[in-house]
Amino acid sequence: MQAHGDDLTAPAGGSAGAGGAAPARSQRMLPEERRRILIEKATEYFSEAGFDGGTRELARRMGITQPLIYRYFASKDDLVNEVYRVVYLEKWKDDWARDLCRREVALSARLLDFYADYTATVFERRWMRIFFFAGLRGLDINTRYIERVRAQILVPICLEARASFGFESARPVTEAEMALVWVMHGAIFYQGIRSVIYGLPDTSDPGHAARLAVAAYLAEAPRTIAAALG
Amino acid sequence: MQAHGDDLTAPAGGSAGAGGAAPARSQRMLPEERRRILIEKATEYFSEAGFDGGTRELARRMGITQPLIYRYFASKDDLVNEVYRVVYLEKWKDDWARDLCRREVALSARLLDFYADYTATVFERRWMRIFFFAGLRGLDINTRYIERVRAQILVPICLEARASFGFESARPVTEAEMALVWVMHGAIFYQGIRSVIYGLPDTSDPGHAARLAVAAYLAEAPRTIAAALG
DNA sequence: CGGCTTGTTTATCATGCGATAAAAAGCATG
DNA sequence: CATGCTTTTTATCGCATGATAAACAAGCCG
Repeated sequence: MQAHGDDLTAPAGGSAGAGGAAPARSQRMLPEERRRILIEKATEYFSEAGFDGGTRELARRMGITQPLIYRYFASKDDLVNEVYRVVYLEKWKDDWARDLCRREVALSARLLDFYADYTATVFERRWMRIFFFAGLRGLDINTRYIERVRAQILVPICLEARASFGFESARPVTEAEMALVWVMHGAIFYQGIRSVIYGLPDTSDPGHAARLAVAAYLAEAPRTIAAALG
Repeated sequence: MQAHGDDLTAPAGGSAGAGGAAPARSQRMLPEERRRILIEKATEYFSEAGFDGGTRELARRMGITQPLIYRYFASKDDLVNEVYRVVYLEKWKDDWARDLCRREVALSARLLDFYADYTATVFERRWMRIFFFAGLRGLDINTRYIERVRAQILVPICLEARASFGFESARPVTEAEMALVWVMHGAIFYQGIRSVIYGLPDTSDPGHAARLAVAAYLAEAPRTIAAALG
C-alpha cells in the first residue's frame, strides 16, 4: 500500500552523521516484557489487518525488526494462536455464570446486569473483529467459544427462567427454549456487530437494546416454557 | 498446501502419447460465457478463502490457467469488485420495500413474509461470508448496503408500524423507533450468522426466530411510538 | 579492561503472489 | 490449404512474504 522502504535505504551508515531520522535501535527488554508487548501489538494489528497481515508491518509498528518476532514465537501461526488464546480465554469472566444464578435477585435484573458487563467486554473493536476473523476461518477455538456461551450462559438462563416462573424441572432444556434465548442474545449481540463491524455510528445506547430484548424474552418465556414442559 | 505442480512437469509433450492424466486444455468459450463463469467461481472461491485467496488457485478450480483471468479483468481488484457488485446488488429485490407497504395486509403478515423471503436470500453461505469479509475490510459497498437496508426496509417498517397502530404522522422516525426495529432485525439476522458464520448446525427453524422477533416488535411498538410522537 | 551471555539487527533464502509479453492453439473465412 | 482473428497457454518479471543464520551490541561479572 504505502512506501515504507525509504527509512531503510541507508543500511550501513555507521556513524551516520546526517542522523536524526535514523530508526534508532529499539530498547533492550526483558523477554517477558517484550513478549507481552508483542502479543498486545499483534492483537491490535491483526484485529485491523486480519491474520494475513505481514510480520514486517507488525514489527515496524512495534519499532523492532521483523526477525526478532521469531525469537519469541516459532512461527507466525504460533503468534496468531497466542492472540486467539488471549482474546478468547483471558476476557471470559466466571462471574457471569455465577451471578446469573443468584436467585435472591430478580431475573430481569440479573439479565440486565450480565448483558451490561458482557457487552462492555465484547463490544470492543479488537475483540469483535478478531472474533469474526476467526469465525470466517472456521477455527475451532471460535466454535468452542460459542459452545461455552451456550453451555455456561444460555442454558443457565433457560433454567433460571423456569425457576423464575415456577416451572422448576430437571428435564433438559428444549430446543424451543434455546431458540427463544438465542433470539434475545442475538438481538443484543447484533447491536455490537452493527456498531463495530459495520462501523456505523452507534447512536443508540446498547443498554436500551438489552432492555428491550430482555423484556421481550421474559414476556414470551412463560408461554414457551409451559409448552416445553407441558 | 498441496502439490499442484506435478501436472505441469511435462510441458511440451507434443502429441503426448502417454496421455490420459494430462490437464486437458480448457474448452474455448465465448467471452461472455467465460466471464460469467469466472465471476461465479470467483464468488464461490473468495467466499471461502477470503479476498486474499490467490488467482492461481481460483484458475486451478476453474480448469484454466491463471493469466487467462487477466484477459477478462484488468486486475484482481476488478474481479473482486465485480463479485461484490453481483452479490450486493443483484440479490436485492425491490419487491421487499413495495410489499412492506401493502396496507391491505396485516403488518405482522407483511413482516413475516418479508423476513421469510429475505432470510431465504441472505442466509446462504456465499452471501453471508462475502458480506462479512467485506464488512471487516470496511468497504463502503458494505456500508452502503446497510444504509439501503435502513432506508428502504427499516424506516418503512417504522412508518407502517405507526400507521398500523393509528399514529399516522409525517414526523421523521425517531432514534427510539429505529432502535426497536434494529432489535427485531438483529434478532433475526443473528440466527443466520449463527448457522452460517459460526457453522453451527441450525437446529432451529429461522421462521421460528422471525415469529418471536416480529411478535416482540409489534408488542413493544405502540409504547415506543406513543412516547416518540407524544 | 576482557570475556560471556543474550537481546537485536543485517543479510539472505525460498516461495508464492499479481501481472505482463510472447508463443501456441482453435476456428471461421477466402 | 493459407490467412487472420481470438482464446488460451507458456514463460517470466518484480515484489512481498515467512523464515533462518550470522553478525552486532548492550549489559554483567571477573
